[in-house]
Amino acid sequence: MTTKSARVRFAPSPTGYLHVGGARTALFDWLLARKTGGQFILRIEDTDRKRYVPDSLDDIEEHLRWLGLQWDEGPDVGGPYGPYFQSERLEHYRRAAEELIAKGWAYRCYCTPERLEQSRQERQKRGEPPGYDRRCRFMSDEERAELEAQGAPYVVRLKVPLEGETVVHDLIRGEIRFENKTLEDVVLLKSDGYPTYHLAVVVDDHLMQITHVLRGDEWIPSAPIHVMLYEALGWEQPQWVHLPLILDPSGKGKLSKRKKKNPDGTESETMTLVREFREAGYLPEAMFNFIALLGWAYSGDEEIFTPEQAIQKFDLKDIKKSPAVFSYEKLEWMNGVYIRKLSPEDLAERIVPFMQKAGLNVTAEQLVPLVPDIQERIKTLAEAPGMLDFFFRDIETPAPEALIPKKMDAEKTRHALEAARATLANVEWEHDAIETALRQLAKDLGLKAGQLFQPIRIAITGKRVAPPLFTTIEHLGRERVLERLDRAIATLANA
RNA sequence: GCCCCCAUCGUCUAGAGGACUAGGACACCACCCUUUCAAGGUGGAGACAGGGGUUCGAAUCCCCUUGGGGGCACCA
Repeated sequence: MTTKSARVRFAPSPTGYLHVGGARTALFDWLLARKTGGQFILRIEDTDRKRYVPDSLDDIEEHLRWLGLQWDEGPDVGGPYGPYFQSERLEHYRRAAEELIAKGWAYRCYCTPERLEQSRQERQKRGEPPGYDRRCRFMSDEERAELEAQGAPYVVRLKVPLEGETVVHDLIRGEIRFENKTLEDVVLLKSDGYPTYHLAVVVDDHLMQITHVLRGDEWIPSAPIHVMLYEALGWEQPQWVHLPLILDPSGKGKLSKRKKKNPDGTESETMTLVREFREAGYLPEAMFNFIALLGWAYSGDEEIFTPEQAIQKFDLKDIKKSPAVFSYEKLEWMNGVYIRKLSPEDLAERIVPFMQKAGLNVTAEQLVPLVPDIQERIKTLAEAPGMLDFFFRDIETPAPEALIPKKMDAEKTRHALEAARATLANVEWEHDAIETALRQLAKDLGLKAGQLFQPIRIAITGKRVAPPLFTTIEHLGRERVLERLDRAIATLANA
């Protein structure tokens, strides 16, 4: 199914930051190109001057690269089919529009936005479909000549046949049929001379020799328009591949930025931008793996894979038809899997920025010995500072209640900590020696391990939940351990 | 309203007419391990939306119903 080399493009518009839906499309494009030895092209669809967001292009490029999706042609890298910004290709669209008019496949429409809006409302009131009423399509020659002579502003609209049907051959859905009478005379060229998506995408995909158009399912309704344009212009169609939608975790509706109610009644925003996942401490390799599984699977039981393995296995026929719910829980699990795979050095380096953001000025070298203890405890990099902060800044002396374990009182706890302090003051400062000494101490005191260890843990880390005790003691160093124990003992004495 | 798409555990999926007592993963529950929390191990609960066909035989093919979703801009 995917043997010949494919030329595919990811064509975002610079109106917002890269979101997971776009990333998924780009990822599939990239996989197909790599799989077939073809090209992955980045094309910027900047034809809406009103919605332009200046730094969105940087964000899109940065995060495509973050995911490892380098393009072969496009901004920065150039290529033989440029320019890759649609705003620099207006001449192509204008020419295509002229050709369509000449062939009787399009016409100039002089209707003002106001009239369109008014007509829309009237039709709605009458219970008719809300589309354009085709006034200018059936305008008299005299009227048309007059408006033309006046130099009235116009748009170019497609002259959709009033009868018959148009068939879209979708690679994963088969034939999709549309009755032409249900289709609209869409705008092809806006009055400012810029093309709409419909015209631009067809012209550029043809000129850039795109072989496969991968895009979201939400484009299916306009696919017949594009098919018509290919036919009208006498061009060969690309393969149409409409990807299943990505649904919100609720399963209702497209994944999009919106407020979500938490079980506890608070509201939080759904994460949808790739940059947000990055900032939340997700690894690019985990994101790649997870996003690849959004609407694609090659096997029922292999779901952790490298980009190379994905390329090897990728086949358009394995793309699902049904929409996929975005599961944050599964992503989190998968991120944990990838975190556990990292070497301590690698993990340490990736954690550094998160430590700094938390106000902890540390180096990767300092982190390396500490990282193995939290590696299987964190699911995102952003959780690291909360587990390691006590190594790098002083802690508040815990409250007495926090220090006292179940079935013990302040007095007993204090005695235990004093004994521990005495033991730790003299023990050889090495993990196994510390463990042996403290275990023996618990036995001597007639305490269960937890009854001794938990107060020590809280005294030296300030946390109820912390990394394993003996390595923590070792890495914290004798001086700080004794000092923190002293403070805890003092607090208990005053309780 | 009109057009279009989709339908296996809560979620992602395996399944391409007989190998299905419907397999795996996340999440969930229990137990084990254990200094907390994790990680890991073992086990458990949990699905073919409904109805008609086709066929010796249907989760798999066809039709209808239902349900869910998407689209109807001088936005992409």
